[in-house]
Amino acid sequence: MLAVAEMTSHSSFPVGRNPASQRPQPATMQDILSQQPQRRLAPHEHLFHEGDRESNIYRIERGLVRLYKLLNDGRRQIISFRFPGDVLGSDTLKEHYCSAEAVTEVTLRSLPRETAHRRMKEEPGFTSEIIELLSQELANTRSQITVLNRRSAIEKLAAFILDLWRRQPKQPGAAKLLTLELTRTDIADFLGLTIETVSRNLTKLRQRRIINLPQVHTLVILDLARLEELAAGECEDW
Amino acid sequence: MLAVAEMTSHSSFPVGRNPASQRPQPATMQDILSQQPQRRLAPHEHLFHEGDRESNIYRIERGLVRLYKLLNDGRRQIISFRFPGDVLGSDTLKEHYCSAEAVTEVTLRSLPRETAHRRMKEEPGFTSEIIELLSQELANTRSQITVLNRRSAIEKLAAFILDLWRRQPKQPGAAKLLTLELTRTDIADFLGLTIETVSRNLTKLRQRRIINLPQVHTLVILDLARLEELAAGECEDW
DNA sequence: CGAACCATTGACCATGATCAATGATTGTGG
DNA sequence: CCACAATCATTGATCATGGTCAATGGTTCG
Repeated sequence: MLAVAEMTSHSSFPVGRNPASQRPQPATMQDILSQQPQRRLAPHEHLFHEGDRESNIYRIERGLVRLYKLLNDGRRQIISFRFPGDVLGSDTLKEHYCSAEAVTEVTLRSLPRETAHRRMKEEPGFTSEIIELLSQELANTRSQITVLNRRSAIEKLAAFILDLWRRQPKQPGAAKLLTLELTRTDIADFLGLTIETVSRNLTKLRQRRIINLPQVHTLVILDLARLEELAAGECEDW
Repeated sequence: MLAVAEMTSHSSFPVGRNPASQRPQPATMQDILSQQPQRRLAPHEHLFHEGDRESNIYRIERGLVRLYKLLNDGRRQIISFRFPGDVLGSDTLKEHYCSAEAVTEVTLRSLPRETAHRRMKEEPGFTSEIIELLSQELANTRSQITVLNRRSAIEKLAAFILDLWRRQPKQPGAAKLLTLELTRTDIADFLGLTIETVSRNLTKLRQRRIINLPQVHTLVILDLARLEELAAGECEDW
């Protein structure tokens, strides 16, 4: 529900080599990305900063990236978290609207926008991939407005946890286990809350047996149905 | 600042006929839209509903349109208001993400998406127009998150008034006069406030001589500088 | 091991929601 | 055209949610 290019799920693009021999012409953007060399970023390294003009299209292979914007008053609004498979930088504004920073160690591939533009003129399919990405991202961002603007702190948190869980690369065994690579500050800056409120409401969710927090950065979903109710704003009381 | 395709200002597209004799090939989307017949909508008529699959690209010629989404609890989140010159429906999702409804009497031109798709294959310029629109809209929507998520009611209102004023078709004489075609409920549903809070904070702005409200739907900006400070969140006190 | 950072919890306060009453504006039928 | 109804807007009183300030406890890393 929260902003991300969901359509770029693992299954929707070939991670391996492009089978160029079979159909050499219609290479997709995902194909081309897969041919690019990998690059590594340490935690806190930036892919780009707000206002930068140089730009690439990136696809995250491993790790976690946050997109954020610094406000006048010094606070930070995190726009979205990006997971493996997610593409970023597909918009064509003159300058980057926000900054992108590695949260964990990150592996990614990138494609200079110039190259992308050249390919767009040759391959219409390439173009529609970008339009799809942008459309999806727009819908996700609008949806985020609804959550952030209308829901209580505990509902925001419920929605956030659900979203993380759905997007997280699943460990097959531990079905409802979630490894939070994020700090409470990250969560707060995304949801527009303070760390105290995040902490208090995590405690509430724990007291109500909806989640458990065996360690600070490990979260277990105990009652998925109730979490979904909360996230959808369908809980009248408490 | 609040979400709209600003780039589609009046000056950026030819309202008259396309000068086809001079350059018959590279017709822009705006050119093609200008060749479409006009259609009229009465207040409260819908362009489309959330979930609709049929879709066109619309350009508003006159009047005001609101994009909104109904929430589970019956409340309404207005995603954005669209003014003359604004284009909507340029995304390519299977279904409409939200509903579009005429607020005032509206005149618009539309282009079936099928036609648009055909043209996109012939004209790369057409495509980049759409990508530009989407990119801009995405940036605006993200910016909206920041305002809605982090600002006090009075700051939200200040930002909203400024945005309306900047986008409104200017009446040359009355420089700082603003005709609110909207109800307080519209404003509240956009900013994520109640109508009472909107009303109270309009009164505050009036008491501080920042605006005046000679009639309920007429607003005059008295102190633009202070309004901008408020909107930017640069006012420490009050 | 200690320092820096992160997280939790508590007490208090401010902002905005809710409930309620009154005024203003708009629209409709006599 | 007026009267009445319906809708919309303003204002007040009260309350709840979440922010701020502060203290304590846990983690992590050099």
